[in-house]
Amino acid sequence: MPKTYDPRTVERPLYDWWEAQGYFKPRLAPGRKPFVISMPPPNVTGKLHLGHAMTASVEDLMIRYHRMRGDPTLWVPGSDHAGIATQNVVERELAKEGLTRHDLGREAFVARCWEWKEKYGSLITQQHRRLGVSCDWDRERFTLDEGLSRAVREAFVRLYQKGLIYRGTYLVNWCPRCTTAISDLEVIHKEEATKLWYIRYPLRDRPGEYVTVATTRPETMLGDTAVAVNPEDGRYQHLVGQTLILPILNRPIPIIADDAVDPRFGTGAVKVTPGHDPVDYEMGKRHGLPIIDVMTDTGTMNENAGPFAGQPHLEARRDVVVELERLGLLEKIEDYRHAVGHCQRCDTIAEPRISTQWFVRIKPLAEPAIAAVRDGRIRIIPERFERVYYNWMENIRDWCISRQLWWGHRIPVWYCQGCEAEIVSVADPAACSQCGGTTLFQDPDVLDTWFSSGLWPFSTLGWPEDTEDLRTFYPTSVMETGYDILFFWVARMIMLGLEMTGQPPFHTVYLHGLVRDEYGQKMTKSRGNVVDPLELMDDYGTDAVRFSFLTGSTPGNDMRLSLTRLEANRNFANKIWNAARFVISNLAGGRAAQAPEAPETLADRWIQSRVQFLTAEVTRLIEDYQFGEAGRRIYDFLWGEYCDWYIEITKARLYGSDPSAAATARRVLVTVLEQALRLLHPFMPFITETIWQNLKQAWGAPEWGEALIITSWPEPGPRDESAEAEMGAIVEVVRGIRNARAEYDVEPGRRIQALIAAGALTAAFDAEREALVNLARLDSERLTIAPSLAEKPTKALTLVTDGVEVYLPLAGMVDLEREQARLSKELAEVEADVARARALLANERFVSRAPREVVEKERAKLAAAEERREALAARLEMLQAR
RNA sequence: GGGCAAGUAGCUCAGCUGGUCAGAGCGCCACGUUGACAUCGUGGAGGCCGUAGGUUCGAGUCCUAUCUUGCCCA
Repeated sequence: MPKTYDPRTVERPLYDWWEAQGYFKPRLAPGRKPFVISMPPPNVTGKLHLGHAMTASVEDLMIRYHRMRGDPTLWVPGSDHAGIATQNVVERELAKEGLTRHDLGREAFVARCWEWKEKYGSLITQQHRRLGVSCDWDRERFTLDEGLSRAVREAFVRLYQKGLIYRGTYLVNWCPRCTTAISDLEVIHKEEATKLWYIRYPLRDRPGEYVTVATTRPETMLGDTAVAVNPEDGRYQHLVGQTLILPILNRPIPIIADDAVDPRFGTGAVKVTPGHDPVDYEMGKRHGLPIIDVMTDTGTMNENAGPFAGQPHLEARRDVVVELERLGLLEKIEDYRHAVGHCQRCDTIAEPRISTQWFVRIKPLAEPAIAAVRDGRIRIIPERFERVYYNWMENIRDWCISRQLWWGHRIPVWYCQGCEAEIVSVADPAACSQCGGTTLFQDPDVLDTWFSSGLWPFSTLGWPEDTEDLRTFYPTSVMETGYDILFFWVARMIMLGLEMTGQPPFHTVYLHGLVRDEYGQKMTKSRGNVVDPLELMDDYGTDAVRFSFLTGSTPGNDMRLSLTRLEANRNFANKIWNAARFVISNLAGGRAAQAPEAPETLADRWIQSRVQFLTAEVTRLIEDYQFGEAGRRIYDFLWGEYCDWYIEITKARLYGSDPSAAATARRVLVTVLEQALRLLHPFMPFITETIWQNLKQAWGAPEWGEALIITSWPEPGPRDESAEAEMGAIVEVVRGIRNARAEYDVEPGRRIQALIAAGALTAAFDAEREALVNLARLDSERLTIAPSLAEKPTKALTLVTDGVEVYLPLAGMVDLEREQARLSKELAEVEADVARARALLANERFVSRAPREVVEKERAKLAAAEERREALAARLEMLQAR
C-alpha cells in the first residue's frame, strides 16, 4: 500500500468492478421488506453539480446501509427530459447556425433534441458514477422512454375521464421568450425598482373632471375595460356607475366598485385589465367585463393596441407614457418597488395572458395528499416542512399542464375535423369515436415536465403494467431530494401516486439543504461561483466529498461549501489509510501464521467494547436519519480512539518478544478495524472497500466474503463497562502526565520517573504498565505502581485524578512554590465542584423530582470530587509542612 | 402581508426527545524527524451558546417578546 491514499487510482476501477459484479442489483430475500429509492432524475441538459453530489451522498448512504442490512435494496436511476430547459439549449445551438426551431419544423426539431440527448444525456450518467452511486443501471429510465410515455398517457386519460383534467381559456402565466404558458410555480417573484405612473382618465359626462389611476404597466391600459374603487371608499362612492373615457383609444369604460381594491394603493382607483392581470381577471369575471388581449405571444402589442400595434411591449410602455404626457393626462411618476414575476427558466418577465390551456383540477388530488401526511402514512424530515407542505397544498390552484413546446410528451388529445369531437386516448386513434371521420389532429401542445416526473416512482417500475418490479418494489421507501422541489416534484408525486396507484409512493420524504458557496451565496452561472464536483473529487477524492456533505449538513438546512472541511476529510481518509497500512504491515503472515493467542489485555477489551458501542450508536443514528452525527462518531472513534490510543498501545506487543501477545493484538486490530470499516462504508465506500480487500487478503480471511459492499451490517455486541472505566482512568493519567511534562518543559525524549498510587485500579494500571511507559514516556525502571505509597516523595509534581495519585519527581525541575500554587488552584476548582454538587443535592426538590439516575450520577460526582479534594488537600499540607 | 430557518470559540459549523453540552474542523501559540500517517503527533489558549423576560429542581436545548441575516409563500 502506498504511503498516501490516492483516490484516483482506486475509484474508477473499483466502481467498475462493483457494477460488473452485479452488487448494485437488488438481492431478493423472502419475507424481507425491500428498501427502494427513486433517484431524482437529473435533467439531460445538466452538468453534474453539487446538488447531485449531495443527493448521491445521502441516497447512496441509505442504499448501502440497507443493502448491508440484508434488505432487498433497489435504487432506480434515470434522467428527465426537462422540457423547457432542453428545448432552450437546443434552440440556442440552432441559433448559432442562424436557425430557429420553426425553420426546422417540429419533427426535425424533436429529432435534433433526441440527438442532443443521446450525445449529452449519457455524460451526466457517467459523471454520476464517479460519485460512487450504487444504483441499478439496468433499470435506468428516461422520462420520454416508451414505457414512461405510456404511463403519462395513461395518467392523463384517467384524470381526464374522472373529470380531473379540463381544457379552458383562462388567464395564465406566459413567458414571451419561451412562448409558452408556465405554471404558477415556474414564476419567480423578484422585488424590483420600477415606476408608478399616475394617469388621468376623463369622466365622460363631467367635462374637465377625471379619475386618476396608478399603474406599474401603463401599456396595459390599452386593454382596460373598467376602473375600480373600493365600495367603502368615500372619495369615489359618488362616481361608481359613471363612465370614463379611456385615454388614447377613447373607449368608454365604467367605474365599478369591488372589495378587491386596496384604497391605500395609489389613488385608491385602479385600472382594470382583465386580459393582463390576475386580480383584474377575477374582478372582470365578477362584473362581467370584456377581456381585451393587447399582446401577442411574443410580448409585442397586437392589433387591439391601436397605434402601438407591432411594438414590443416595453417600447409601447415608453410611447404610451409620452403620448399621455402630450395629452396632459400624466399626473406624476413615482419610484416604486414591487415583486415582478420572471420565468424560472429564462428570467424573462412573465406576463399574465389569456389563453386556452389544459389544467388539472387539483383540489380532489390535494386533499388525499394532505391526509397522507397528516395521518402519518408519509413522514417528512425535517418535520417543519410538513407545515410548509400543508400551507401550499391547502392554497393550491389548478395546475396548468400544457406547454407550447415541442420537446416533451404530446398531449394525448385529438380533435376531429369533421365533428370537432375531442378524443382522449392512450393509443393513437385511427378514427373519430363520434363520427368515424379519419381526419384527426393531435393537440399540438406538450405536457409540463413535472407531470411525467410526478409519476416517476411508479412509472419507472413499469406502471401501468402490473410488472414484477412494480409488485415487488412499489411503494418505494424514501424520497430524498432538495427542499427546493418540495412543491414542484414531491407534492405532485404524492398526489399522482395516491391517485394512480392508491398508495403513497413512499413512506418518508427526506429533504436536504442547498449547497452554497463559501460566502453563503447560491451558486449560479451568472455569479460565476459554481463549483464543479468533478474537480472536488479530483482534488480531494470522492469519499472526502461525500463525507463532507454528510457530516457538514443537517437535514433541510443549507450548507456552505468549505474547502478546509474537504481538506480535513481528505486527511481523515489518509489517516484511515495509514492506520490500515500499519495494521496490514504488522500482520506477519496472516491469521494462519499466528501463535496461540495470549489472553486479551485491558486495552483489547476496551477497544472492542468501544466499537460495539459505536456500532449501536451509528445504527441508531442512521435509523433516525441523523447521518451527519453518525459519520462524526465514526470519525471520532477511528481517529481519536483507534489510532491515537489503541494502535499506540499495541505497538509494544507487536514489536515485543511474545508472539502470543502479538497474536492477540493483531486479531483485535484486524477485527475492530474491519467492523469500523463496515460502519464507515456507506459514508466512504471507495477507501473502505479498498482497505477491506487488502485487509482480508493480508489476514487471510476468505470467509469475510467477496466484498465489503455486500457484507452484513454489524450487530452490536455487549459492552465491557469495567474495561471502559479502567481504560478511561489510564487515559486520564497519561494525559495528566503529558500535560505536566509540557508545562514543565521536560524534553520530549526524556524518560521520567513516576510513582502511581492507583488504589482499586492498581491491577488495571499494572496490566497496562507498558502502555503507560510508552505513552507517557516514563522510565520503566523507575515506575512504581501500588495501591498506595508508603512514602510519598516531597520534591515531586502531583497529579490527582479520580481514584489515582501520580507523583513525578522531576529531578531538579520541581519548583515547590510553583507546585503549591498549582495545587492550590486545582484545589479551589475541586472545592467549587464539591460546593456546587452539595448545593444541588441539598436541594430537596432536585432530589425528589429529578430522575434517580441523574441524582445518582450527581452523588457519584460529589464523592469523586470529595475524594480528589482530600487527596489534594493532604498533598498541599504535606508540602507546606515540609 | 403570512410562514420558516439561522444567530454557539477568530472562521465554518455539530449539539437527538431539557440534566458531563459547552464540542469538532480549520486557524492560532508552544514543542516534536519515538519503526502507520508532517494530508502527522503531543500540549495549550479561546465562547456568560444574539438580547430581555418566563416555565422548571435544572435551559444553547421549552415558551413569550425583541434585534440581525437569509429563505419560502402571497
